[in-house]
Amino acid sequence: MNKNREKPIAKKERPYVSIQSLYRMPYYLHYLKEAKKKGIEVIPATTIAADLKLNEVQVRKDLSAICTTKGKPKTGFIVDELIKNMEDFLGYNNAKDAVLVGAGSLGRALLSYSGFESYGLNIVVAFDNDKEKIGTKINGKEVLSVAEIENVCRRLNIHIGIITVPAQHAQEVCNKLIASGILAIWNFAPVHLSTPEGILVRNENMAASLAILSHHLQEKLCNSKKDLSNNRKDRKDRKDT
Amino acid sequence: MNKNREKPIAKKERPYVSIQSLYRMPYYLHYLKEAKKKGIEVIPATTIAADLKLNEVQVRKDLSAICTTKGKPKTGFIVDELIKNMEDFLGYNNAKDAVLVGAGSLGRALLSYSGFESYGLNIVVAFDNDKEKIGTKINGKEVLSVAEIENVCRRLNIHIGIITVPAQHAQEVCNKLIASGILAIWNFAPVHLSTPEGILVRNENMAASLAILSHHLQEKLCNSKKDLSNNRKDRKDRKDT
DNA sequence: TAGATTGTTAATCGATTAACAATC
DNA sequence: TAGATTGTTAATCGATTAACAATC
Repeated sequence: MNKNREKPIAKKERPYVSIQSLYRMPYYLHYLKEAKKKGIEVIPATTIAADLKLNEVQVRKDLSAICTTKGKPKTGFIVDELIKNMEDFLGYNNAKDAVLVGAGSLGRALLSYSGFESYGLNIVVAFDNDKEKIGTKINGKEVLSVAEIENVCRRLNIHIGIITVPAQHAQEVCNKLIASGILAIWNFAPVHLSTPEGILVRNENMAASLAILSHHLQEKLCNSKKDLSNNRKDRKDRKDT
Repeated sequence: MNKNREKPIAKKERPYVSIQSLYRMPYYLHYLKEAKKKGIEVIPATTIAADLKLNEVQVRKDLSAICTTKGKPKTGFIVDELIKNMEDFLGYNNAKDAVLVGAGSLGRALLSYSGFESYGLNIVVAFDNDKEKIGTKINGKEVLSVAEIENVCRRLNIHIGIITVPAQHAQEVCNKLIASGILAIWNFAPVHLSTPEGILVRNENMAASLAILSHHLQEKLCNSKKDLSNNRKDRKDRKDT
């Protein structure tokens, strides 16, 4: 590899990966694991693209962003390598501890959900300010007073916070979490959170998703009614990712 | 309004609203309802933008897309009007019935979650193929055999399906739902679903959201380690929506 | 009136997709 | 070798943002 002489130390800079690309990663990962199960050892990006209904250039770009070894023309990528690289990239290999604030209906639901572990997320403890709830356990996880947030987060060195409180308390809780050393927030409250730079907020807004479904349905039903009485004009519908 | 003479019948065509814009609607709606509670009757788009940390042109565009009456320069929009228009647009006013398939951990969680009603979603019944579960009730909702899907959906005229089965069964369930007249699918399984045109699939991929959080945290913690030993180069972090 | 706010047209930005040379 | 597949550069597309005239 004489060509590389000019920049000998320049270790491959990790390229910027957009949120959209990041969002696609778990789909690749799942797909690859399935492929592995079937005994497939090498796979071309073109096949992945076809199966996942994605553009093939996009897949190649996504893969090349996280893959330490290059794909081989004519054959493709090594499945095991890809899985390993992707898990490293996503940080699934070092399990992440998290706290959850708001042990209401949705909070309980998430605490009871057993699916997070396989992605390396471990909800350690929950907080609430309802005296009835404090001291109880949900799915084996203690519910503590919100007054304990900073204390616990600092002591256990936790950096992920999940917010499932009602909208009107979300910002306040958010501030408290940030003051406790939380760096990434998974916000289920249907409000915008103001945060200082460097804190990532991922909004999981059920209301917003529902709005998208609901709106589509409304259009759909309304149009079909029109179609019945009127002439039908074909309209391409767009699916989102 | 003589200017309008040229196209007299052309009723205001409902403009195309992007998924992103649609996603912002519930944030506006919540904000507006809060404003109303405080007794605010008229509000300028600029204020909304500032509070929600959005670009003001974006807000004006979003509002003008759904609002039947124009905003008034110098004063703004009528809060009540906006709320009404938005609820109509999102279809919150005519409650939507839905079925849920997969009464596992996540499915139970959603069935028990009481927050959907306020957005007009009503999960009527659940399906599973586990004999242990069939016949039981979760939060007052019956669990039926998956064999009943078509039967029930047709009879109750239901058009929204929620998929909370394990990834490997998601496509199969999806096909079944579509065959039963479902038009909009809320997919919680971490896989891509292939659907015919005209069916909307909204993916709520917890794994993918988690990946985004997880990756950010990894970068963050890794960088801060570097910063300690190394010189610190400021890096602007980007928040997602 | 002056100035805040509106709606719209044009510029910018970022992500996706197309085109294509390089490689096994 | 021929052809499938790769990685990359350029073109396209859509959404966001800036600029600005119109309005109350």
